[in-house]
Amino acid sequence: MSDLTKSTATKSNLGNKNVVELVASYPTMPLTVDCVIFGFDDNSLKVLLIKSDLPQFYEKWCLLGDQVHSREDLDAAANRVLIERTGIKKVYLEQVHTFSQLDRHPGGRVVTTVYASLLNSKDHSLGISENELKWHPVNKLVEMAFDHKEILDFCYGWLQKRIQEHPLVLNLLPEKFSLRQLQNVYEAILDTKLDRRNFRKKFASMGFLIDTNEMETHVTHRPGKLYKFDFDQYQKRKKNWVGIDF
Amino acid sequence: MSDLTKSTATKSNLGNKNVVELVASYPTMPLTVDCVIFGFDDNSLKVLLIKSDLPQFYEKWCLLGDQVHSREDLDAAANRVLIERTGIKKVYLEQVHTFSQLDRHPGGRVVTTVYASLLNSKDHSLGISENELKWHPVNKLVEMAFDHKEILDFCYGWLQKRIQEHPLVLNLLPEKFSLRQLQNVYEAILDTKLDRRNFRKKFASMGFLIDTNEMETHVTHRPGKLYKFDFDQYQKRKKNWVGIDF
DNA sequence: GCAAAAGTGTTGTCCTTACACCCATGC
DNA sequence: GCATGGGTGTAAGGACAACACTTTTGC
Repeated sequence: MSDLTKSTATKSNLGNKNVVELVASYPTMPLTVDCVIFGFDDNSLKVLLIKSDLPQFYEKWCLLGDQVHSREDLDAAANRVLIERTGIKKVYLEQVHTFSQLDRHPGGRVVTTVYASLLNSKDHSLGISENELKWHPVNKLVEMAFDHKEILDFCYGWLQKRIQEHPLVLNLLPEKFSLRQLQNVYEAILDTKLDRRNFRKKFASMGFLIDTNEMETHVTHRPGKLYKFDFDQYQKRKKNWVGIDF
Repeated sequence: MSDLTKSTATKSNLGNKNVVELVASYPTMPLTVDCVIFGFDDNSLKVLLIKSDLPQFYEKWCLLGDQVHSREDLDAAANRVLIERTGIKKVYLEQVHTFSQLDRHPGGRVVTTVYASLLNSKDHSLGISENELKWHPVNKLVEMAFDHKEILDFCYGWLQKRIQEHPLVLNLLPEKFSLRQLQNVYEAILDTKLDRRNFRKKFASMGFLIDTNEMETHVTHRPGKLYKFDFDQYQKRKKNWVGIDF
């Protein structure tokens, strides 16, 4: 109860203090962002990593991250990291979670906010190749620097759920894509097989696919039709989700 | 491109520096947690707020929040806030999002991580009543201190989605509850009417309701059966969500 | 006996699943 | 011509939506 009393007293007396002083009295700590960049290539889900700078994590891989500057919000920091580290601009980034365990960084307390993104690894050649920036198969990583394995697992779970309610996956594909490609992405991310006919029916019935009247070329089998995704229609008609189900 | 070069240089030369120095070189900033405590009373959804301390927000309501201490992770901070401000212990708290706009606090830059919780307002009498701690109808708030209205709206959206895939709602009810109470909660949160027979069928078929063989008492109509929720069964059988739908 | 909510079942529609054959291309 | 994946339809089962009457209690 003494804690409570103390806290109450502190709070009540602050009313007249300058609000800048109040904020200045708060403890501060370093904040970073980490980006979990998912890509798709060779029919499997990849994640973009670099080798850690730190001797503590020699030869270990880690996420793309950096400090958050003092006049920069988290979204801006995440975008900056992506540009600085990969040369990739203007991709969809989504905040996933903030990790704050006290001992997660060997250099002291660092809180990190994690963003995830999906992008077509073929569209974006990696402009910058410091620290061996590389795509890694998501399922084969066993150890990483910091708590980045835990973060990656968290984001992978997030991604599996997210792609089922949002057409995120289209960021992994070129503008024009075949239904086979689309299905491959879902199968890779969800780590499951889907029935081809039902998958096609599902997407056809959603009405978000625009037939480009073009076909695949140079494939060693019957070429498939190429489609575009109708983002405008999607924006207009996206689902109002009501359905209790757990 | 000069930015990139600079950044690359900075990074590369840090390999041998002490990692503690590295972290010490990061800019630091104050971090807070804010708790969006949802409650249910009088058949409507409430949120727990206090009057702001700050003259800038005189007579405005705000969320329960506090600084994050330097040796405390975010979950601990959120729980502490709840105990200090309300006396309520050991409730389910879930991290929702981190807000970081530069100008969200008039006293300077403050980043805040927001947690949400649901609890039965009748179970927890508010032990501490500083700053007019009060339950407010969620839908009637127009203005709040800081960016707290925006945060509340975000959390309300989060909640509407979350209760459809997770039996969170049971935190709002006493251990034994009637199906009418359960339905009222869903209707209040989703802001919609549900068919009574279908609702009951749905829950009956999920198999998570335990009939207590008790009935409501002192009601002015035919008394309903009281049920408990079978959390063990739920843990064992909860859904592996696969179903693309957007 | 009246008000208020509990309790209960059926039908039609839609969505999901499972499943097999012919077709177009590269080699 | 053969290997590879493209393209297609149907039937059965399950989930969901719509809908009305009788029952039990307090007053």
